[in-house]
Amino acid sequence: MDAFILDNIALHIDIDKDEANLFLSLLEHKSLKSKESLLQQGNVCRSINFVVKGCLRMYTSDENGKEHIVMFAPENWWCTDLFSFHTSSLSTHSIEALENTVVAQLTHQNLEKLYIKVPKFERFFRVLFQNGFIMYQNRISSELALPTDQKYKIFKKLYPGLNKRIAQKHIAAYLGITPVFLSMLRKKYNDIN
Amino acid sequence: MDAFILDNIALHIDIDKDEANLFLSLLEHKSLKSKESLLQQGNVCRSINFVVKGCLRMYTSDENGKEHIVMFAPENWWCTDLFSFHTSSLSTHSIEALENTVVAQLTHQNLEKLYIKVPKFERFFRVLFQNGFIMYQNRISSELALPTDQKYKIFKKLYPGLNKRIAQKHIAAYLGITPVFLSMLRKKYNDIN
DNA sequence: CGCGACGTTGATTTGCCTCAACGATTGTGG
DNA sequence: CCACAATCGTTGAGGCAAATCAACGTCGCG
Repeated sequence: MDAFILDNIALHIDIDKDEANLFLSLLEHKSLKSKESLLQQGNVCRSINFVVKGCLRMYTSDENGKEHIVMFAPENWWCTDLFSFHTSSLSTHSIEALENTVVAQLTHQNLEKLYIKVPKFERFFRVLFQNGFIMYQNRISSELALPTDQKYKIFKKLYPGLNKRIAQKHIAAYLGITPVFLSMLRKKYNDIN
Repeated sequence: MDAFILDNIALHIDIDKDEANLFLSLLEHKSLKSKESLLQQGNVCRSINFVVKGCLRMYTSDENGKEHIVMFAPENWWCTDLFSFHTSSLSTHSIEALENTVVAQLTHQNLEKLYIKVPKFERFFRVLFQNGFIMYQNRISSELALPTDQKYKIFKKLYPGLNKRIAQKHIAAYLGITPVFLSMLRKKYNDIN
């Protein structure tokens, strides 16, 4: 289980055995059943979450109670409401499991400890946030410039296979359309995958 | 002029005089006239840009030639196509001055030098990208969940005063609506600011 | 096996777009 | 510094993409 997250770290920095053990000691593992909540809109987000197994969705509910998905986090993804996490303000997002899911969690306190004891992790999270920044920059770009069917294609490329794992209504909530309209699109383009 | 960017650095890390001088020596300054281009879609983005004075817009053109603005960068903002910058791939964004503008530029090479010589800058850019990540996360969230008039309000809060400095058509291109429709909105809500 | 959630399909509505014409503002050269 | 051109903003008419509403078929879980 720990191997997954150490591999993820190794993508961006090299750490030795002691550093790895320190890092692992700062993690807390948590198992969630499908549909179980990890964070509720209006609470403070207390952890950065790494998905070991399963899949999360992060979403906001609008004034009509409709849900809009900001990101999915299948295996090897990180997921948090970073603003709430960093400022201890009330979260505008909820995070929930779409399948039975196992996450490794890093609290704010433990992250600060980590930065101090192993400054290399500044670099790791610099690269992580940088990649997240790039992902969102591209998402906004395509959100504004592309028609819905192309956004759907990008979704499938960004989250390979997720298409078949999760409910259509969640894909619709990610794309910013209704399940009804996604159904029509899929029919129109004879989409099977 | 250097004071602006040093103040910006000081928001997140403390550096001494030598480090400041090293940092400044790695910067290149550039002046742009209004409407002049800093990056063209299809070229490689070679620098991270800090706006000392004036205002930039970063945008993509879609297949019909319509422009969609991903972000504005008035004074004290940083602006780059981070994906192109980091991977030396062709940029999907253009960057252009909306006013006569002065930027301080950091090339990829110089940034890497900086990380090596003053590792504290890992932290600075970690926090910078973190804030950018948060900004985009919130933008996507409101893009999906909020009606247009509320997105307009958020724009005004995020970029105080920019409303009066730039053309309406650029605000429309940021909000993802047509100038015609923004005009109707402003009338409907008796919007002056 | 039965119930509830999900997906599909069709009819109707709506938010925003396009097109076009007209006023306002900006900026540039004489 | 004014005049005129070019760009920008406004307003109205008509159109389209996607939403809503509703009814029905289907799937998965207890």
